[in-house]
Amino acid sequence: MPELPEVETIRKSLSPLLLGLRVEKLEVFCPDVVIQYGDVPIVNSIISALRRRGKYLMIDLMDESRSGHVATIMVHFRMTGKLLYKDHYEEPAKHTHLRFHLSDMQGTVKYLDFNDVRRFGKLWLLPPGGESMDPGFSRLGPEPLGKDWTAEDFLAQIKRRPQSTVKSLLLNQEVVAGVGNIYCDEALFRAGIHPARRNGSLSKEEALSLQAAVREVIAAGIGHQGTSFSDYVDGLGNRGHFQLQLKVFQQEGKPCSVCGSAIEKIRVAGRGTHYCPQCQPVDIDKA
DNA sequence: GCCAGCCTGTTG
DNA sequence: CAACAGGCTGGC
Repeated sequence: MPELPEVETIRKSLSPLLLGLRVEKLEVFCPDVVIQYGDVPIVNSIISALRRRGKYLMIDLMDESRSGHVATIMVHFRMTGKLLYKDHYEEPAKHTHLRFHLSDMQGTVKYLDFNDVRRFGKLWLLPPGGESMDPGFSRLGPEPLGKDWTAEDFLAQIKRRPQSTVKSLLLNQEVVAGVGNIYCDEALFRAGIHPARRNGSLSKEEALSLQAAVREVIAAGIGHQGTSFSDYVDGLGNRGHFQLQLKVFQQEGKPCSVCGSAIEKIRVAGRGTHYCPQCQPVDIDKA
């Protein structure tokens, strides 16, 4: 489920609650969602930072003297993963695969549950710097809102894949990290580019407009605390609001906000793809 | 490159 | 009942 804006919202929602808490115990109900490299000191460590990279969330742990980084808990939510914070005891909900028992300075116990209906999500227990042990992480491209996602870089990535579609370009985490199906369709609409266009058919102006559109929709998604059209919630169970701003995603049959044409849904790169046939025409000469 | 497969739940 | 779902991997 969560794309970059949703993971960033989860990070922001959990940070103030988790920082400084000590890990007392780790309860694993479903071992196959956990990947551990070596003997990682999770228990008795203190949460020191929450970071995000692409669609991955990292929880850093320091030792009890609070002097050094000793481990990282890394999470990928895939389609239906959730991290949920509880400030009092509750029976683990259905599909809770793992629970961290945490405590504050007063010794009050808190819980952090990893829940995932479809069990596509993963949680790693890593030594410091161990994120790149996951091949998906190690291949991540630039952050869409970072300064190293330059025009030159994006144009070069486009040039490398002239025959592939722009839909698969934006969904490729090696090209730019964190874009998923929602923000991909929304960015293509904003740039006025048909999702099935070949990368090689894009003019330089179209490519730069698409890059700007990706930055816009990702920033807007973060600004609205993510998109909850079905079951996405942040670390406290709060829904996002960007579903109210969607122009094409999940809008099949509804009138385009720009031209009034009915939004269409097709399949591109194996994914449900929403677009406006008027605002995002197929370029017959170049497609 | 593509797309089946991984899972369970929901929807038409 | 079949089709589909916000993601990614691995096998052609």
